[in-house]
Amino acid sequence: MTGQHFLTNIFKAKDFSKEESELVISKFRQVNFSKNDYLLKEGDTEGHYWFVESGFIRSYVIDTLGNDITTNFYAVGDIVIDWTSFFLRNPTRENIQASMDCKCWQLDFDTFQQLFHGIQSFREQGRTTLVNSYFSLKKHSVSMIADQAKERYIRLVKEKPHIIQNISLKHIATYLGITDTSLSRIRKEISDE
Amino acid sequence: MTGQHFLTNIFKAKDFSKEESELVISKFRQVNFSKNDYLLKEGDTEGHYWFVESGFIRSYVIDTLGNDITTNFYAVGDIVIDWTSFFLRNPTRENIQASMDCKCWQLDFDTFQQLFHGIQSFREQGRTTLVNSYFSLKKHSVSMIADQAKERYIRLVKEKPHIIQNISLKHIATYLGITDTSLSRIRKEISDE
DNA sequence: AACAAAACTTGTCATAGGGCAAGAAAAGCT
DNA sequence: AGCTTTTCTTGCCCTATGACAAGTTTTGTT
Repeated sequence: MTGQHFLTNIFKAKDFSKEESELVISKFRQVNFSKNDYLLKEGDTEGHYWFVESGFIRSYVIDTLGNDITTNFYAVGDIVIDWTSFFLRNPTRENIQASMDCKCWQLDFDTFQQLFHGIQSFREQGRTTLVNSYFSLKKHSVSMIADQAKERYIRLVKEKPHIIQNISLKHIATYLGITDTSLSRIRKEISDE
Repeated sequence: MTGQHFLTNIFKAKDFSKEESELVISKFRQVNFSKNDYLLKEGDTEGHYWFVESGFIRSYVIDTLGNDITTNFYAVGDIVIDWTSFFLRNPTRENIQASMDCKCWQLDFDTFQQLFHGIQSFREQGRTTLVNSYFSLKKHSVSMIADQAKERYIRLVKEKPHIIQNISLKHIATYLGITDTSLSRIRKEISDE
């Protein structure tokens, strides 16, 4: 199984002709990251994005008090991108870091632009992917207001169990908007039930 | 000053040729909403979006406990759109309601698609607009975790003072992730300072 | 194995914000 | 103007979560 095979799962025959799919895939370059490597650091302007073939990745921001707040997790098949920095050509506020060794497929901005303007199915998919990210973020954001921390944790465990395996309690906690101490107590409560 | 003049502020000479701009603008239809009219209701699939020429609009979702939670505000010059419902052709969870009488310019999905695939500057702008929405949402979401309610309120007042004029305390409170009672107390604290 | 470092748990106490209810003030209606 | 409804404020008490610190367990390193 070559790397090319992996990307055919992303640019599927359902949406892309064989020629389109091959053209798109030929533009990607394989990049490997070791545990704790940064794909992107605060202050950089993002010039690439990646699809994750294997591994696990976390993004975070540093808030005004210097706290590390997890903003997202990326697993196999996910696109890893700072939408804002990539498209607006801005320095980012995010840090994106490999939580374990990762194999990724990288595309740069200029090539993205060519494909985006040249291939209708590519831009339809790009738009859909962005809208899906928007949707996840909104769900998370509303959940932050509407739900108790315990519910948020239970849902996370149910919906993304691989996170619990790969990420430290502290980083999961900030994603849920609570401290590691509270999350530890929530876990205990659940196991006591 | 005709309505067309308003949209020339959106599709500017900077990014659009005269022909492109005129073509795009010609596809919009003026629609007026009265106070409390719904532009979109939970369960609908969004077939349009709008630009606000005058008025003020609020969007909200109903959470699992039946609480109304404000998700966004839209003012003059803003685009009013449920990105997810519009692009994924899904029934929405959002309600979008005029907070006062509004004059808007409407574009439907099929026309949008034609322009998006036909005009490069239109799709660049569309993408940028979506990315900007994503950025705002992310900022709001991180602020929810990192900042105290009082700070969030103070920043809202500073950055979007027109909201305070147009929206009831209760609806501002849910946007900030607190109850109307708490917001009332925060206001008092601030005025006591 | 032995040590160091990181991750996690637990205790004590503090606090931001919630729930509920009663008034006060403002806005809408006839 | 007078009445009704909605919005906003305030009081009382409560709960979820935070802050800090001391342990404990796990993981990583030599």
